[in-house]
Amino acid sequence: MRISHFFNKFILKLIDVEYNHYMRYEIHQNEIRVYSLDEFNPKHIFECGQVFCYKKIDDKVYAFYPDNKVFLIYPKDNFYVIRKIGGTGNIKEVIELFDLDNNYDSVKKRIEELVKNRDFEFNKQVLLESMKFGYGIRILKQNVFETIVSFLVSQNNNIKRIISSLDKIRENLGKKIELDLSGVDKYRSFLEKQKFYTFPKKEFFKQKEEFFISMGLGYRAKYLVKTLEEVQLLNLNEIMEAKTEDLRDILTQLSGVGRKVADCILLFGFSKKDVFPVDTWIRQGYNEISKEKEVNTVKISNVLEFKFGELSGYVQQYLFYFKREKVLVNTDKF
DNA sequence: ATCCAGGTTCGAA
DNA sequence: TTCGAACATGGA
Repeated sequence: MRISHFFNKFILKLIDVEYNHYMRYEIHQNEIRVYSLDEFNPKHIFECGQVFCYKKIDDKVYAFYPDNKVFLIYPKDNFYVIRKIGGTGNIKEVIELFDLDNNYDSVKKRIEELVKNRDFEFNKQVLLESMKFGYGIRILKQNVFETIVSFLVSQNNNIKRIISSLDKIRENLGKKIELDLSGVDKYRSFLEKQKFYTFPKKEFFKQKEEFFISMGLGYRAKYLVKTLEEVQLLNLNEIMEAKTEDLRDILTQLSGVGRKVADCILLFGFSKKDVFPVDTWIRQGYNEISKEKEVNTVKISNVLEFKFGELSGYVQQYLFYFKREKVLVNTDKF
């Protein structure tokens, strides 16, 4: 295994394929191959609740259509392939999108250290178990505008309906993405039945409240129209590197964007890992563990951010996914 | 039917 | 500052 790997590496050098020793991925023409299977799990990445633009083909195969691109993620031999099958752009964008140069093994070790240390009154068992459960999660770095709209829609809503509303908006305002299915014959029959559309940008700003109501947004339609006006005054590219606190102040000024939605935008759009979004699931879990009855989610978020600091975002994802999946299969952990 | 979903806003206490 | 009703909608 090891020998063949080194041999493989040597061959790749000869044919000029870039090789990354650290996370063990290779950059090919139209795809990236990920060899670290413990640190990359499609099911956990897409179903942990961070993203609303994917279609499951089976447990190991997903179509992913963020922004204006389409990827197919599937297993092959002893690696996963992230293959671009639609849209433009350099394949290297996948590295940032999937956070491939980040070392999640070390992240988990740092979380373990934090938990082991001194008077850490958070439930260690739950935390360790949830990290094991969600192995291979990676926090995607999604388009900021898309995350603003998506998580605005997500408020007081369920995931199924969130996805359906966002898909409807894509179908109505986005452009159809032509697919190149060469090399993915195994999944051709499924993909040929699907239609993928870009996540619209400027088309959003021409719409009125009635349109978004017809997309199923309900009372959120009013928020979205107002937020779109406010977003036009921001230069999203300019503020990418701003500090978390400053960005949070800007985002919470948008109408319909409170602490929780802002934190999701920060975590999944701006890739700020020092935020701990607190939704109903996390609130319930927090109260179960701490035996409190705290209803103020901002307070809970502040407490958890103070505990976990730069690791907050990761911890939140592991716990959210664990809690939600456990409830869905009807066990009572967390 | 009533409750709830990756909440926020706004007015009243 | 804190509390709680209202806000659309569809699924359980």
